[in-house]
Amino acid sequence: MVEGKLKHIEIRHLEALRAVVEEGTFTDAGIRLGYSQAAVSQQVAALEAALGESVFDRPGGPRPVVLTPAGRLALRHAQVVTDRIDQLRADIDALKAGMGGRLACGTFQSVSVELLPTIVGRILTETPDLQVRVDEADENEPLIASLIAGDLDVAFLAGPVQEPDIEVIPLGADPFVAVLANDEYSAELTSYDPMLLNGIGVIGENGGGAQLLIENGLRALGVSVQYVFRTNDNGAMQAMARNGLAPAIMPLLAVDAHDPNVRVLPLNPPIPPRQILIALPRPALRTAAATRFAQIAVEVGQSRLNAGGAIPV
Amino acid sequence: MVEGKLKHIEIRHLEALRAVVEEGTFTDAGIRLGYSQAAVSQQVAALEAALGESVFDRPGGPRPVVLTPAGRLALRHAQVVTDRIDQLRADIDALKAGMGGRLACGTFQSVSVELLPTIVGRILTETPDLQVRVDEADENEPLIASLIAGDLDVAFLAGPVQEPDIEVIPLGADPFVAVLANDEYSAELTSYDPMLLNGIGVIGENGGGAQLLIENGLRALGVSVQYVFRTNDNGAMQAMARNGLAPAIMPLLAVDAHDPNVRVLPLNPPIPPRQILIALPRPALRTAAATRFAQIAVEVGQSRLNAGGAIPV
DNA sequence: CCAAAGCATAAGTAAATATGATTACTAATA
DNA sequence: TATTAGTAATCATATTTACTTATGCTTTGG
Repeated sequence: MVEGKLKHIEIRHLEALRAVVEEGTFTDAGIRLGYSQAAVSQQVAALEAALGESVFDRPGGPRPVVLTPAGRLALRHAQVVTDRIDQLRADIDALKAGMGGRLACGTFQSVSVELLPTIVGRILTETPDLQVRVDEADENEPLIASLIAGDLDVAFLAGPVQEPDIEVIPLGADPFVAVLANDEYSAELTSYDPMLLNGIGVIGENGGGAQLLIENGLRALGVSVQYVFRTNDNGAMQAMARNGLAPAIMPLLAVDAHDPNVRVLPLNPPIPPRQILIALPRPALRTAAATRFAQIAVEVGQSRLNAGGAIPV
Repeated sequence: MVEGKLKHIEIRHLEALRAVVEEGTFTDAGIRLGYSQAAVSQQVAALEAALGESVFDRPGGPRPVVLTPAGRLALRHAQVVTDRIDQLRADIDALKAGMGGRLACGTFQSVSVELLPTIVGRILTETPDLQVRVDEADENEPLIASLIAGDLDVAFLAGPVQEPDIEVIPLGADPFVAVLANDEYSAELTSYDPMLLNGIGVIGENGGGAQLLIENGLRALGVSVQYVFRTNDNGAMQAMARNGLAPAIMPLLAVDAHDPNVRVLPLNPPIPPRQILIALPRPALRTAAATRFAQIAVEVGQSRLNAGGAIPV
């Protein structure tokens, strides 16, 4: 910690030092800074008191003041400090204008596959200087905590969420679908009855955020859930289904739709879908970029998600 | 120039920012800094007013305060600035202790050959961290001006010098000698009578600092000075003498005594020698290293120069 | 020896600051 | 629901700080 009188140094004092050096006299420095000569004299005296050393030798009379060795040291640091303060203001101005800066985004895997690249691509087109960082998590809780702590600027959540310290905006519903190997059997189907899972088992998540929703939804339909394989890696789940081990019940957004070897079927009767939310921190913590990100997310969500199934929070 | 309210930012304000971030609450930050909670609150408020942006989100109640985006920016710069101030104090302390730092030394050529390496070697042994810089000049005036302006910390001068704004210490006399080719003729001599120069001419300086002293000294003895060759390069003068072009009249310190092909002879009768001086700037501008340099210079001068001829200034 | 240039200092006033007490707000708890 | 504890903001006041003007001191140059 900076100690003693050094704490009372102000940017003005360092600027006075610079001004006197550059102008050559206290009087001219005062004119440049908008102070009286006496004020500059007192400011430099305050700086000297803080440092415990004179920064100028004042030969007296019309002879010019000269930096002491200590003054040369102080000048070097003063230039760095005043430059930093200038840069700080420039950064703040850029922040106010909404340009550049950081955007730390929290997600979970099924969002990362489909929605996120679209949204990030659009916001980077609008604001190329933005530094986008994406953090992935399996659960809502760490994302919410990071939003509150200011470590994230925006986050996707799986609803419903009840948390007063953040603002939560529903994007729409992400329905659960059945993923089957693309064979003669599945080719006949246009939807999948979850009751068929009884006896053959299912591929599912292992404690991930959607697991409970799926299990509860299936049980409500009378399905006795028997896991044949469990993983939290969406790619692995899909690979297992592709090889005919068993159907996988997954959120639609988590499915790689470009895989020709699987057949993706809606559930009929359906189970309650997962709600996709976008969350922002308290207004004071919001960046312009994060707000814009949320706007874009809502737009993209309306075109890609079943907004009809949204549950207001 | 830093403008507006930013000028009124103090180191304390930036430290308050850091302390609140690190301690988590205004109250604890106040305890750490030795202020009341209210003081920290006002200091942070002052910083926010200067920046025009809040740096903390205060959710209210027992919930922790959180840095805003603007606060994160400010924190980054605040760390740099407070670190710089710490470093400044460390530099000032080192200066007070006399360690390290800069030593800018002004010289002229004949000193550089012999005296300077000895002195620099000794002071670097004592203070290895010292950054020694040597500036050479032909005349006293620019050296004196640089001392007054603080551009030099110490300088050799050729006396006498009358200048109230610097302190001048005599080191001793540097006698003028005759440099002849080492041949059968010169081998017979143990001294050189300047009258012998009449008719054969002389090798001398071309407007250098010693030229006038030599000319006046020779003329006072009744020698009519006829230059055969003139240069300000001591090596070139000695080379010409070595080849027998004519004798060179040089300051003893400027002669390379290791040259076996020349013979260096005292003048008899002698001419008034040049006084070697060491000069320091006004006390406020003096570094510990410069003062020590002058001490060493006096010691070395006593062993290498004819101190008896010194003229007090 | 006087005028000019330059910085320091003193006095007065205005502004900023610290403190302690109080208020307001929130979360947790009874 | 009321209470308690923890937190920051606010208020009033005394103190400190900072700026301005005026004055004095020192040195240079005519």
